[in-house]
Amino acid sequence: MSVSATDQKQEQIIEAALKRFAHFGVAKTTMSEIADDLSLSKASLYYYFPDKTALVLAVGENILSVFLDEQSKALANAQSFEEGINAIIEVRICFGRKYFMMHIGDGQSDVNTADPKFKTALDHLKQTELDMMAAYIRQYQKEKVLKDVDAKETAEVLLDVLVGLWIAEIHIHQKSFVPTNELFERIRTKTKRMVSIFCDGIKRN
Amino acid sequence: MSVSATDQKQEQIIEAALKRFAHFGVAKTTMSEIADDLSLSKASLYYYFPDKTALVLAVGENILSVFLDEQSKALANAQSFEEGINAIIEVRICFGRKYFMMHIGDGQSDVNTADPKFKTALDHLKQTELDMMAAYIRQYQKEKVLKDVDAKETAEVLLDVLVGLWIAEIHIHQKSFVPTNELFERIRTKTKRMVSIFCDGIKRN
DNA sequence: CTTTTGACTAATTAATTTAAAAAGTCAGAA
DNA sequence: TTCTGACTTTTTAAATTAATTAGTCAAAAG
Repeated sequence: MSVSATDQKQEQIIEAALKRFAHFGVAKTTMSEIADDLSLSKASLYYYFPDKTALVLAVGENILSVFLDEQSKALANAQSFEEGINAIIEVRICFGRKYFMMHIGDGQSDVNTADPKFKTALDHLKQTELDMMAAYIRQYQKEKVLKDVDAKETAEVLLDVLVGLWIAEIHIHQKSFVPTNELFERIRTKTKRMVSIFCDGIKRN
Repeated sequence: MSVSATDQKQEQIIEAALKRFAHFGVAKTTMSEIADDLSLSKASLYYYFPDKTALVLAVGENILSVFLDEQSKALANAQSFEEGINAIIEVRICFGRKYFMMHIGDGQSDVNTADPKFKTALDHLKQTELDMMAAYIRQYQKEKVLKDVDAKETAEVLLDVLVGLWIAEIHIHQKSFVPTNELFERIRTKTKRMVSIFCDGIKRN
């Protein structure tokens, strides 16, 4: 089936919105600005998306889909268990750099991030990551590289710790709104150290 | 040297302030309330403490000192490496429950938490915890229980992860201002799972 | 019939002012 | 030396107003 003109236009809008969101954040981006970027009237935007929340959601789902894809590829191309985990970390840091601003302004945002649709999208992300990681662990268990620990539970712990180091670093060392290079470097260093020990913990002797 | 009357009074004030701070948080506690609790005038409080920040700092240092002490004891009484780590986790959760509210209201607090004195106190806490943990690791390295990994670096990673799991859980699952029981249970579960793998990672085969 | 728009209203957010509360001071009493 | 009531100053909260932005719609354009 061919892509309809409407779908194409929607994609253009998402692309334009993404640029603004990534740079200024959702709250600091108005629908008029996005429309202007496309030499369109604001009313036209509302022809393609019922409201701002829907647009933000579409942009978010777009990002998450690529995010999952790249993580999946990172694991698939790895030559060893630990290499795969480290590759995933690089993907995550790369996305963190690119889309950090999107998350900023949660507190006084104009778009309702408490909307169940956002929760659903994030739940789906988390679940998919979990399945992906659990499958990856099982793969290396079959090859007798890893101990026969519970794959799902282990994947859960690993992802929890990955998120934990990330959020803690932001929470503690983040003063300004724009993230510094050192922030991401610290996250990378701490995460890799942790992963090294973690992998030793589940590898067969 | 004996304890002066002034020191004694200061201790009473700290004790009364602690009760309010732990329950309502620093921002929601007024100097007048603390004074009233002690059947004292507000002006008298200011005789013993130059300003609210000084009082908060004194209370904080009090808590941190006990916190460090209990963690130290937990390690000292442990019968095995992992038991010590798990005991420390219990101490941390216990303190988290007790003093969670103190930290609430960072954003619109009336007391200047950016004051370098607070930073110093927290830096000292972190450094002492680090030294304590590194020494604990070295102890079990001598007994050939643990691998000869870099003790300081390993201690750093472990503490980072402990903090990370804690902050992430609060950041993600905390809606209301008063923390729920389940919050702490989740932190405990996740942390213990992680610790189990982590210990396996640094234990000798 | 699909897409676009300018001109509109409704809802949010930001800025300004005003009122209340809490921090902090001080002369003098106990 | 320790304590207090009455005071001033500073901060925070509430209320008001102004400005911006989200969202609508009838009608035009293709």
